[in-house]
Amino acid sequence: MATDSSAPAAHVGLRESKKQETRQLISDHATRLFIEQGFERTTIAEIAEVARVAKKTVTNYFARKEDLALDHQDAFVASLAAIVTGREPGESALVALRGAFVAAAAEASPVAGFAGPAFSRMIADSPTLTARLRDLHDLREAALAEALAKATAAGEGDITPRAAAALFGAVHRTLFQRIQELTLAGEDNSRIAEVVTAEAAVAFDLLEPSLGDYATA
Amino acid sequence: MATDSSAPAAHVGLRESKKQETRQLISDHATRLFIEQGFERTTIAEIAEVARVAKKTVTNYFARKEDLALDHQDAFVASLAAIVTGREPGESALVALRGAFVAAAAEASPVAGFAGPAFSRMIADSPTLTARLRDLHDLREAALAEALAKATAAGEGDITPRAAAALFGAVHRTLFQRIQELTLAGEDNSRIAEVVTAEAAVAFDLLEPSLGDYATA
DNA sequence: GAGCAATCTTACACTCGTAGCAATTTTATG
DNA sequence: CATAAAATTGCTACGAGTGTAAGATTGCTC
Repeated sequence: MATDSSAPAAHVGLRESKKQETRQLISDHATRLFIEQGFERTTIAEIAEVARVAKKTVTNYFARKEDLALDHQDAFVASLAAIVTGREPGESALVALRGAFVAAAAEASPVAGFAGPAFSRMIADSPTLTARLRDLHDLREAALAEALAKATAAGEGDITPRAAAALFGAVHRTLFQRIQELTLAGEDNSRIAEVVTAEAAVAFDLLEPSLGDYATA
Repeated sequence: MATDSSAPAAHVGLRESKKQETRQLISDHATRLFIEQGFERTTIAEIAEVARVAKKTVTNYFARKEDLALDHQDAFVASLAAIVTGREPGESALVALRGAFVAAAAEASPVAGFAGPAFSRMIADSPTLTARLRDLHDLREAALAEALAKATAAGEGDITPRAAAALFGAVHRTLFQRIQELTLAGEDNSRIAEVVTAEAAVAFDLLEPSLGDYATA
């Protein structure tokens, strides 16, 4: 999602803009088919057909089939690390992460796990997508560990940042999964936000005595 | 791993024993080839060839290729839950899990992550196996959550057991990965045990103020 | 604006994992 | 020994993913 803002009004280029269009075209058709008939039951050949491009073009743009369904992967992976890096002076990592989650829940952010019933159903029904989501949670945790190591100036051999990242990551992942569950249960977003905000309070309170002061800016 | 003990000294059966042999034969050849040439570069057809069975027989015994490499999956998944379920009266979940990890490290248990350099290299070099290992960590956490829910008689809607399981699971997973890293770095098992025992102390101490009394039997 | 170079798209062929099915062989039992 | 049950096998097929080379499109330069 992070577009290059270093070239303000520069040459967009016909080739480049066509590439974007083609990519979007494929992605749109893919998402539609995935939601209509499920991820596993939709083939890449079928996507290529409705998008009227070669099958190879699809796999050129999207290395893995999962990439056709899951968007904004980079933003998701970087989210927790960014929250810690951008926290207010005097604010601890826990307070920043807690506040960010509550805010994300309030605005039903996809990064927190809000995806709508159809999309959530698609993910839940597909082992492949579920596994990929785990991957992303793991990458997110690794990025957070690095951010915490930098923020606390921890030594190379210190596992504290990794352990802390694992704990924070575990809480965020659990809450993410809860949002998915509640979405599949048919709750609407405001109700979900209400529930998970309360659950977030429980989970973060649990960590408070352990990590309340960790990585205070 | 749980064999049927309802037939004590009964007919082992030629058919049954041959099945075990065939399964072991395939598994042995597979493991050897995986370590020699890597997981991804070894095909199922090749394994079938050296084991002198049909390719279909291999896939009959092992539903996924990963199952040919990763053994004792059930034991791994059940390990943390079993520790909590079998803890001493008066012992908290944290104390039990902490003690079990230290003991596992001392005896270089595969369940904790000790696998030898060649095997660890095989896993690290294969995205497929790494992903599968994540799967198993996740299943293990889910089993632990259930054990904790039962142990604390938590209500259906209470996320505390899940959050706690996520935290304990995060610590065990982090230490597991550390053991893998140290193995790949060429350290011997006693040295690894020394290092991770110290790191376990840090990690579990971190959780102590939060979960020190949680799920005390 | 013509031509050349870079790059995107496409068709084709191929490997590999995985699944279904029917035939054949092997084991168990009456 | 005959018959049922189960394991093994060969065959076929599908889908994801990759390599390659030809064809089409865009960008750039003279």
